[in-house]
Amino acid sequence: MARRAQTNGRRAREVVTINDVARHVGVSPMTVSRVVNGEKYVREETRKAVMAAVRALNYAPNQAARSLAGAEGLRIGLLYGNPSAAYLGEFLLGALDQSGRKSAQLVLEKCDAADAKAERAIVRRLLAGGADGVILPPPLCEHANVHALLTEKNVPAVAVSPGLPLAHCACVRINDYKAAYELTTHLISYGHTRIAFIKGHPDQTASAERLRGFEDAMRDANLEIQKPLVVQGFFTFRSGLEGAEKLLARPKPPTAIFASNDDMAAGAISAAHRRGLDVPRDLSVVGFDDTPILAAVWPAVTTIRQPVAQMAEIAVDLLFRDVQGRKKTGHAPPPVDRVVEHSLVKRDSVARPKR
Amino acid sequence: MARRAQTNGRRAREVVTINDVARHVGVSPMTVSRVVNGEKYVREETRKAVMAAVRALNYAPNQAARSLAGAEGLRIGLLYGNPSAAYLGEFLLGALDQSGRKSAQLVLEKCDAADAKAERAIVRRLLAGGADGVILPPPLCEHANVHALLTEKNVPAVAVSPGLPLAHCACVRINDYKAAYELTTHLISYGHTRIAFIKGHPDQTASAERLRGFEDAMRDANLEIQKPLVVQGFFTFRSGLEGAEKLLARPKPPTAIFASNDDMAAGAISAAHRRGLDVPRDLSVVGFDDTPILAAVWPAVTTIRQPVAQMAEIAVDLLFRDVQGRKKTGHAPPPVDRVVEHSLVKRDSVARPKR
DNA sequence: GCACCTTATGTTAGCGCTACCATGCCGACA
DNA sequence: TGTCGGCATGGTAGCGCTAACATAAGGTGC
Repeated sequence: MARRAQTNGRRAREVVTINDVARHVGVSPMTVSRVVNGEKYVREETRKAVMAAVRALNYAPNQAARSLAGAEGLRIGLLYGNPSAAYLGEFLLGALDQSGRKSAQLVLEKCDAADAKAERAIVRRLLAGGADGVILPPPLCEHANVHALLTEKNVPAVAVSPGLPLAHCACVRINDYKAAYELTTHLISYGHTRIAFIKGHPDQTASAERLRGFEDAMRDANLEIQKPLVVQGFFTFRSGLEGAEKLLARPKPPTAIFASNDDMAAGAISAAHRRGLDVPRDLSVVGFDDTPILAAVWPAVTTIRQPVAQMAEIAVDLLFRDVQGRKKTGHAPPPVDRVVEHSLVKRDSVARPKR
Repeated sequence: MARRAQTNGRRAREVVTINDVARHVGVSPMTVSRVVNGEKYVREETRKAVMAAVRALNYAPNQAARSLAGAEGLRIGLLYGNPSAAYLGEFLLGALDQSGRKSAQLVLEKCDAADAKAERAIVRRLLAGGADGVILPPPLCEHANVHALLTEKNVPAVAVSPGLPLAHCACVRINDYKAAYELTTHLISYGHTRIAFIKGHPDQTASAERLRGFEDAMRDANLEIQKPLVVQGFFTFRSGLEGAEKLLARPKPPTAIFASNDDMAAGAISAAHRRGLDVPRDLSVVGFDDTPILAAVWPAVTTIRQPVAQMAEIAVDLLFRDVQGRKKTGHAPPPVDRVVEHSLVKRDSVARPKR
């Protein structure tokens, strides 16, 4: 941001301002502003002249001044709970990048409050901090408390990665159902018929969607889902490990395990190894999300990739649109449901069952 | 930022400004500004009163106004290579937080270029983007290329987590030597005598420091280091796995493995499990860094914790100081070497050797 | 011709903050 | 007693930009 003058005055005459351009063309700064911002009511001729000057002088609008003067310049609150640090890292990267481009400010706030009261206090603090909108990565994206307070305060929000679209709030997500369906089909195509499923955290709708995708894929392949082969998990390594242990201790253990996220897949593999089973020879395992946690697992795990960074960028965009919409129309625009493409990442944790 | 008024005027009186605080305390805005910016020439009493009001009103300085007015408003470049996403996540959190407090802008740039030329191009791009200083987390913190270009362009930089202080560049780090020494001593205190060591990436000085700490601790305990029990690794899961396999295949395998980072520790545990060994009953394993990757490993791994977020905050601070120093004195201040405290995190991967 | 739009531009007044200078106070030193 | 230098504070101006309100020049309709 503009190097300081070393002699006197406030700033070195180093940065071209809107006034320089105006003088150069012989119009008022206001006209230049209008041209730069693509407003109407400017003669084509004038527009061209200004544009030319802009290029000639290499003028670039000062973002700080712009946002101070009341345009643009959102302050975006990012309320994060305790997703894996890995997820958060990728998410932040995307969000930060896009905020930079849109010259928005990112304000972080951690929210791992247990009770509703503390949760509301944190949200309030974020808003007091001047956030114009809030982005909610999982698992906060579905906390009713948070949403209620946000709606009450009339603050736009974007939920990231809920299992299903929300009625009152924009969201970016992948199609968890479809992804789970594809992943299951992938297992089936390898000849697996006795496939177990470790469910995700019951509070997140994504869990249910993934289960639904699994069930439908099994049904469509005319495979029976054995009740005891569907166990509860909580998206943690430990719950995956315990769930898999339960599954593998059965008289007729599954030949493949579908874990609802990568952490649990890692747990399942660990459980298999503890029983002396080889993955994928004796047991196939798939995960979900493609988090970097998989770097600590051998063999490399087949999973569903969520484009987290891209989703963060989209979240920022959606928030922008929402805020601008409100500014123009005076009321909240209808919630957008943006579904992005996932992809199936085939790695080494799936093989044909031994029979 | 700042909600727009729906009635008239430019802006709603909704965001607390420096004037609100001033009025609340009964001083001039100037005094508030001084307090907020930690300048001198403010009575302690006044300072406290202002601080209290700031907290009470939940005042946060408007970054745009600040940088417009010509103050501060650094643009900090964060050049990241490919550390683990988990590390980056924690790091970003700290850096972002502190940048917010100091109202600096964080500009990210990825740099995983293989060759020197591409690397230089990326650095150049970052500088063209207007970065006033650069933060270099590992592994870039020690890339000679990057440093050379930065020095040449006279851009201040802060290296994070190099093994040793750099002659020409400020840095934040832990004492890798001491930490490794302590960790080794910890293993020895459990009765281990045949301890193996998996080295880190040869390009990073931290690797050598950790090895040195290990060696000295062994020597001070009058334990012999067997040459074949020290193997090369590259800070990756796979290299840890392969290294451990080599170690465990020996006629007289070690009772404990010191892996130079967590990824390799995870690999070592995986290798042990594949051989049917129980950790920690048959083999103790320790890691280094306390990255979230350990969440995907069972049992919980004893390791050295680096306060990554805190180190990021310090890095931002150091960069500030450097830039301000240059502004005042006109030349670069002597490089600071800031060593922060690590801690030994005892978990479940260490036990007494079976004998 | 006069009201009345539409288009194209200029003027004014800040946004919130801080650099810079001015002020008044104190004690110290001659 | 006067004056000087350090302290603690206030006043003023202005960073670069853009809402909001003028203003002015050309239509159009009756």
